Amino acid sequence: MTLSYFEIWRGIDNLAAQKGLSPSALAQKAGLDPTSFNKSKREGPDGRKRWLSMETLNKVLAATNTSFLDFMMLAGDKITQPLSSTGLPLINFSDNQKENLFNRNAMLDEEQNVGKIDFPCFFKPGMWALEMTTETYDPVYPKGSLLLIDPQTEIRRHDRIVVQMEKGPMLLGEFLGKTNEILDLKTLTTERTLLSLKKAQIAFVARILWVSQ
Amino acid sequence: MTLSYFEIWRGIDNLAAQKGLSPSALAQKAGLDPTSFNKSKREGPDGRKRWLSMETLNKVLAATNTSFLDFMMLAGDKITQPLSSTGLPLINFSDNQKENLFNRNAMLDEEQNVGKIDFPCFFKPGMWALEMTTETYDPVYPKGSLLLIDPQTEIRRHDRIVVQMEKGPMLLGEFLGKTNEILDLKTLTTERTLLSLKKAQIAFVARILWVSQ
DNA sequence: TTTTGTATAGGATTATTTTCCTTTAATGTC
DNA sequence: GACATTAAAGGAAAATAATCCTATACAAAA
Repeated sequence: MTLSYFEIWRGIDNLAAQKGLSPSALAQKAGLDPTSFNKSKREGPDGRKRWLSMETLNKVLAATNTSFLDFMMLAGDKITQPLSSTGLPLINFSDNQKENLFNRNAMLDEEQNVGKIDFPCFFKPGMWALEMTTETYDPVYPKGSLLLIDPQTEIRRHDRIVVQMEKGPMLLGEFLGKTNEILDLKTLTTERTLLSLKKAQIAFVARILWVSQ
Repeated sequence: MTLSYFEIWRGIDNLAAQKGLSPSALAQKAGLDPTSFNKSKREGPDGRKRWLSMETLNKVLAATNTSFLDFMMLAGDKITQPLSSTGLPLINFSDNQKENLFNRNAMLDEEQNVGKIDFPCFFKPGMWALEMTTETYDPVYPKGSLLLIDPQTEIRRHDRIVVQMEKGPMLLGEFLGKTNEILDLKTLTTERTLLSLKKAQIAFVARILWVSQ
């Protein structure tokens, strides 16, 4: 992902909005002239686009305690972006040739022509982490592991979800389905208990995306 | 992390080196004047530092198929950086008050004063992904899930690891310990089989860091 | 050693961005 | 509605970045 002209200005506008400022006030906060970010100054009379210098952007980010990465998130129209153009090598567990792909140190030989996936990275609004502090969900979610929870991802059958009851426990399990009033869940405890939960008693449901080991 | 003057120029130099180019050749590749990135032009005669415009940097990154994030990695003096100054909210599973922290949509209320962790993001040399294509390791590593493997992380007791045999299968399990000749592993199949593997028959061992759900 | 091409220093010029300034528009308070 | 303040449009001037050009240095090939 590069930062295009449009994205830069979107980032500026979104950053100002996030801080509850106008573009004019944001510029001032950064020690710049208040007219710096006027929409009227983003293109010249000849249509030539005005970019920003890295120095100017640096001043803005420093004044608002915003990292470059935060800025990129604000600038992008998609939150989840690949981290690297080169991606992450992907190995198939059932590939009978896979032992030939590695050297002695479990490092993939660079010349190997394997598939790639985008680096998984987690820049989603509202995302939070859940630290397991019980052995109830060993070995699937061992004590001490971190679960990354996304409240906004759509939930489909067989997805793993966290369910917070209005009164009572938080449950972790596999989503089996739902009706108007009931949510069916197979817990990920050792017992794999099947539960039918009344939606009226559920505070929220969210998708589990990743688990640390 | 903001991008300081020094980091920008370090990023340019490191990017050129990565692509096997001189700064001069990199500028040319980006359609800029070959003298653009001369060290002699990074400061004026009065000592005034010369920054780059976002437009120029954009041209360089586009010409070398480099993402902004890649550039930031090259610009920084550390490979692993926190990804956001604000971090990821961390919730404790056993916290009896946790249901009060969320709104109806499983989103954390912003005013809540909860702990934070660095965004877990994975930009480590040598890292690769393993896609599960068998049900042998359900429900811990369900079919279709991705395992993120780091060949360089130190392995301690109870860490989850992938073991590739010289001849034979890849095994996934919990590291129990080792002697000079033997590695003890508790597999993460349903049976939780205990294995004592001869090191001489092991091609490699690597740490499992994260699992998708 | 000579030749050729690239890399780099450095000055002058041009183009672009930022600042300064003025005016108009929008918003909030009394 | 009147007034004050901020926001935004827009022009001119100043500052900065990029380009053009020349010369020197360096590296590789013949």
